[in-house]
Amino acid sequence: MTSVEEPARPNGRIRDAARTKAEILDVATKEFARSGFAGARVDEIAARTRTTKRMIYYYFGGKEQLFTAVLERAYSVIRQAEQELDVEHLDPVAAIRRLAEVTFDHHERHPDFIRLVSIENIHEAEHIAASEKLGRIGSPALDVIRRILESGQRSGLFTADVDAVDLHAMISSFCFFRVSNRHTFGALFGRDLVAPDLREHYRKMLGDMVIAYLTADRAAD
Amino acid sequence: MTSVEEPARPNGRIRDAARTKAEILDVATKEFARSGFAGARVDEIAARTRTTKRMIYYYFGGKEQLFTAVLERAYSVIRQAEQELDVEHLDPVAAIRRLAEVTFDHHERHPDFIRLVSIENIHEAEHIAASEKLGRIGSPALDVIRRILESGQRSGLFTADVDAVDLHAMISSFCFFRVSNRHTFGALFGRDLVAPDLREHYRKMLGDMVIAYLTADRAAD
DNA sequence: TCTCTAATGTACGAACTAGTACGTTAGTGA
DNA sequence: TCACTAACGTACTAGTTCGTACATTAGAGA
Repeated sequence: MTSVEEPARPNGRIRDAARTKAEILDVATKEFARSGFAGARVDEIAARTRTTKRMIYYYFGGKEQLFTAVLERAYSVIRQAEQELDVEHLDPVAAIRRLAEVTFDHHERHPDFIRLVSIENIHEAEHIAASEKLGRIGSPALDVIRRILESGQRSGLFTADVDAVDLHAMISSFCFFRVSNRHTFGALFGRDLVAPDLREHYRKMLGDMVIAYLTADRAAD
Repeated sequence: MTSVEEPARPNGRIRDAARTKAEILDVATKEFARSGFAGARVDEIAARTRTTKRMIYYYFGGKEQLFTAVLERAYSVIRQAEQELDVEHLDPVAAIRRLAEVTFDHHERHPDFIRLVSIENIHEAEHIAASEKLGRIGSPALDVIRRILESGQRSGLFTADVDAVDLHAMISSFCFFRVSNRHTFGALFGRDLVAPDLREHYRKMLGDMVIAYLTADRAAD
């Protein structure tokens, strides 16, 4: 998330459209993630900014479009991370494990993103649906998974009946749930899924699970 | 969810505290699930009821407590279902698979519950924390898992290093994500995880995954 | 140096929203 | 049948909250 932190010139206002816009997005991201769409207050977002509410409407048009812009930027970050994925030189098993770890790490490092996605799901993805940008950008991770999967299946290492989207769902669900449901799970079962000393445990567990699934002999059950 | 649907006596108001309360809870469940906590409108809830807003405050005290009551009832439903779980006569592999299926089915049948839990997580489980009822009722499912796991590990069928809470998290994460993130996942990857014709596929996939994980030879990777 | 516009600030309003003061009545128990 | 209370309805308010009309200015280009 491109943060904004230039020391403003001593006094008198400075004009910098890009900075103002980015600062609004930064603050809005935190506010929406904290309070949900309806719970977030436009006035509050403005107050935490060096500019005024007027600018939110000037640049984004309204609360709804602001949220869409926040989502767009949040998704662009994860796509960037996926694009930097470099696992194709590894053997299939190591590659999948690495991919799972990178996904795991990204979810852990971006709890605000998780919350935004949860919120967007409450709203049935209407902002994604309305967004030009978000509509037409398939996940780079998916292509990577597809290639690893093919390679693993060709060599007979992986069972044949697995599809890239499904595997992505499997990996994401664990990573996502661990962060998104941390609070209710913790309150009900007394275990903090995001506790630092359990991090390695769950990271390994995810990898073990995915590899076990991919290499299992389905006849065995 | 105990629905209310008695044909009101022709005209003249009827007094029935239990019915009124239950009706408010029914409507509030839908409203909160649809719009989130902040997005839900007390007036709207009242309007969809045969009674008035006054009664919401009379019986529940306020919006916050109403949401807590909604959550309490929603959780009681899943606990009931878990209590009816009868798998201990099966062998460990079949028992775990059955447990996974029951969890899968319950999530699918109660999307409103999933949404409420998502919403409660946005609010960092503050209502659960504040609730007497919800605090002290460990999941019956957890005990069942514990017993199956022990049995499976004793017989050498399952790998030893698995814990009941972790397994519950693994199963829940897949079931939960499939419903909770249905919309964003569908919008971004073009696959409806809850499409009826994929139901059996994902139900089997979950079972395969869990069993593969439990029976895998960890040295293999 | 002058002009013109993108960028910015202030002040306000209309609509909404949680919550309540006050009054009414059904129906139960004496 | 009478009194009393739990259950209910109406009308209102105080405070928010999104959005905008109007005024101003920094600074790029002529």
